[in-house]
Amino acid sequence: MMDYKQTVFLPKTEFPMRGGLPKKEPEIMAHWEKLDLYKKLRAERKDAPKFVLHDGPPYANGQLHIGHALNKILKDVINRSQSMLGKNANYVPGWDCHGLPIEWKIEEQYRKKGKDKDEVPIAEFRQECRDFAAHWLDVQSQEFQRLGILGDWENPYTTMKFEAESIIAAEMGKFLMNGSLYRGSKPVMWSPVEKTALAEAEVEYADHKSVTIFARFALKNSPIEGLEGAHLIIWTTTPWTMPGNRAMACGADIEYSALKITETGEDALAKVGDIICLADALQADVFAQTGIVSADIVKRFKGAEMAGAIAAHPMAAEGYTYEVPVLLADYVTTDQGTGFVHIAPGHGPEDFELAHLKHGIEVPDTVGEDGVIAEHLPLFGGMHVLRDNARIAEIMAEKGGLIGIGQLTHSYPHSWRSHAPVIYRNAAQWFVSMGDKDSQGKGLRDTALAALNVTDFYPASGQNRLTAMIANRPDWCLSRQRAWGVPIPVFYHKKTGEPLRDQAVVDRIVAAFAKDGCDVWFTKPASEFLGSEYDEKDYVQVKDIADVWFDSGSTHAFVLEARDDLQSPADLYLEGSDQHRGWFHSSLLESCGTRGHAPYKGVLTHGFVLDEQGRKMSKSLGNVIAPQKVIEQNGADILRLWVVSSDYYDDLRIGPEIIKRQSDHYRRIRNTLRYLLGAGAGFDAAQEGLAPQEMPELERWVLHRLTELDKVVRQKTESYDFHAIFTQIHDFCNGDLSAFYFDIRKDTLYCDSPASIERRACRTVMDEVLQCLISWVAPILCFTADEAWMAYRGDENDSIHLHEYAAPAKAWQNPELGQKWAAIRALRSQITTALEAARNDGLIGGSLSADIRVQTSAETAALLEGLDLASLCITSSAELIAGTGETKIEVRRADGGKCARCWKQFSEIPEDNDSDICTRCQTVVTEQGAV
RNA sequence: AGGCGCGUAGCUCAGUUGGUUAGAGCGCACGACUGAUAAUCGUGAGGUCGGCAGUUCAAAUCUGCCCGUGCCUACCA
Repeated sequence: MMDYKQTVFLPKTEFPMRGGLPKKEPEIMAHWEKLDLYKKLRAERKDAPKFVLHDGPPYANGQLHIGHALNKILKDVINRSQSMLGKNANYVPGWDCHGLPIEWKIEEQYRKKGKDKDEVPIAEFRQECRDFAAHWLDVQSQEFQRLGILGDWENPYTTMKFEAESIIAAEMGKFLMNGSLYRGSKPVMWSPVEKTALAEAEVEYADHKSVTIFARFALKNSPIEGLEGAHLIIWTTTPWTMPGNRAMACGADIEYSALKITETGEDALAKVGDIICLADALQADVFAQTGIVSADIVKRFKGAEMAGAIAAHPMAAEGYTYEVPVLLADYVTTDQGTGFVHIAPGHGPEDFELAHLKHGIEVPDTVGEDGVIAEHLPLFGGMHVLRDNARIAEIMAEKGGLIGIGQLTHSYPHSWRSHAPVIYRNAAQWFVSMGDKDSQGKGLRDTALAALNVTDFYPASGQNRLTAMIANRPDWCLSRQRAWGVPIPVFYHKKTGEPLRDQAVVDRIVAAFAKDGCDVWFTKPASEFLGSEYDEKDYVQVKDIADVWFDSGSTHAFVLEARDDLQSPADLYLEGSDQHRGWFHSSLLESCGTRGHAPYKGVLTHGFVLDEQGRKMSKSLGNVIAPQKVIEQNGADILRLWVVSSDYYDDLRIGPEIIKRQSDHYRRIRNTLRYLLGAGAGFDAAQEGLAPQEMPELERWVLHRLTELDKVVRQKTESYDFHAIFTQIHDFCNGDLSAFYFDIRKDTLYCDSPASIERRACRTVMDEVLQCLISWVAPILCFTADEAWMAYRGDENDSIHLHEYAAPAKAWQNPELGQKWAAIRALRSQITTALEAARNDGLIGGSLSADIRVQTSAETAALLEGLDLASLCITSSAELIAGTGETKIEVRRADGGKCARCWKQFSEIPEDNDSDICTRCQTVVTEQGAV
């Protein structure tokens, strides 16, 4: 008996079914390196229109997490897909290198070695920070590249390159020269332990036990009659702020009473006969805490009536002699306290705003950098704000200033590094004005808001979010009292306090930074920058460094504008949605303040990565998914697939099951590629290819589908909607190809003569499909696509990433055919259901053992004219009867025996015969044998 | 506590201006094939569309409240 398997044209390919990605991907990376893919692509697209996705710099201080992976993969998919559109999508990755976290790491190392940071020369300290950043930058670069991210890894940007530092300084110079950089002061979060101001992001909240006091302020001048001798009572958890008290606040609509104490407990500080004023809602509470047993109401009043009253500081007799006005504030509540809020303008943003900004009350300096109360202050001078609150309370009680002392455990800000409590402290700071008071009419805020109006947001809601933030934010405080960063390159006059605005000085500073880095600010004498026109004795050199958000906010200046291979504004900034407050925000302000427009045309935000249950990832929950591990076990392409199969505008989830699902999707696409590669083995378009008009209708339908998908892919690429692209490609592979077209054409492909029109048409179409498919998935499955491309073309000097999306001919479009075949498939689906029923009845096994008789409406029957229903349904035979009414399908066992080559049944072949073959196969076998 | 989002089958997602029994793919179950074979094909079971209350002839879709959840702020005397 002849083995006809040898005569069947089965798919043949080297492209393995299993990806083995963890091993394969590094090989493909090596191929790219050998090709010098990045540079080659740049050279080839030199004259193409640019597409600039500007990289928001990650912070160089640790290994990558899944959020980094999401971010960079999305950027890469966008860049590669724009490149597939023919653009020059040059991607320059960058890193944010300055800032507290790195600084702190170095300090930590010092502490371990028992060294004191303050004893290390600043230049040396900064060098260590620089080395630390360089190390992590390198680690992250390797990890990013392993994700398949294509970019200028040899020459990335960093905020700590000398050129960057000098341009950052130059940018600050612009704010200096245009008058919007000013010296002010404000209460800032201050860590007495680290002797530095902290950014709000550098603060975390934890429980803290505070000494609380109820302090009494003698009413000196009251708008309300009959309150002679009364005291207003405040409650505070920070007794150390009492020397800084300059006012108190009450709520306009809150009900208060003056109460004459009639009875007190044994240890009460209050005395019988005292008259105290409190909010009614808090009376019981205060009595309980201060040991007051009972009191008579002397007077009732509303907060509004008390406004304008003048009280005396509880320690007035000891030297705190200033007046304490009573102000109205809408933030006063009766949740706790007394209904009167003590206001220390130097020790709280709300206090500052109310007392200083709104009422012009001077802000005293009462606390030093180390948290020690100024020596010259009576009673409390030299005491520490964190350690001596109990003493402060005792002294005040002794002097008759209190009616109660207590304790409270509450949530309190702590330094995120030292975990020590922090305080608000007034400090001199440099600000960029949001321009509300700008004489030129249009301030920075207005410019920025206008710029947002002409920016595209993906998703659209980002516009609202950023707009609201810009509209409400206060002036930008640029100062950081730190060491690792770009110094604010400013001198101000010792006597007038006026900053020196001289472009020549700025230029000298910028030039010096460019040459030797901004360390020179700390190592060279001021005279070098001031030049001969100014005497350094007259000026103070600012030693603050700039907020790191200013560094990254200036990347458009030192990257986009500085590099010839990029341009500004960028087409797109893309980051996590937290960057509304961060990079999108600071970049916008920096650019609007210096150039009058945004540095981006579009802003795309993605969500955060959560676990499978939608919880945030945390070490304690044990639900952290490390990208390194996914790559190691599944491959980077799986991670890339995960990104595009998620709705990345919203939060994304990842976990074992989700990764499993992605692997399933991957296998489907990979197998489709493999089948196409195998089916098309040895295909030569010039010899074998056919023109569409010579093809069967089914082939022309597939070509039509390619034009439809092509349209979707291009449109969705423009709108960065890869989820839609992936879904459609997957469904195409799954539904149109594997379950339909491939299945039907197996017979043609395996058994028909290579010279037959049918087989040639099929192979021609499959070749087109393959080219489309590889190019469509290339931005997403960047490794697998190239692996397939290699298997297809076999050219070691090529890569799919050097090509554009395949371009199906416009002429292939045929919507009528699309509709017609949709109807045919609906009928086919009815038939497969009927076949399944017959199979379950044991009537048939494979569909080739069936013969079907389909009675259907004349309309439906007309659709099948000229088509072979049996081959469409993969049965051995079929009869179509044009009738009326509902479709009826009859399934019978096909007559005759099975052709030993094509496995179809024929009545001419005797049953139980396993060697005969059908006429078609006979012809083909003979023909092949003759060759 | 405030601002901006999200909540549709086990998983990832579609559901256009409110309009017939809410869709797809994966997974799952069952079956077929053994010439895509750690593949491939078929059939099927899964959803009170987060909850409640409204508007409407009609709501996954509009409104309000609530619950859960994410980011960003504020967590204060």
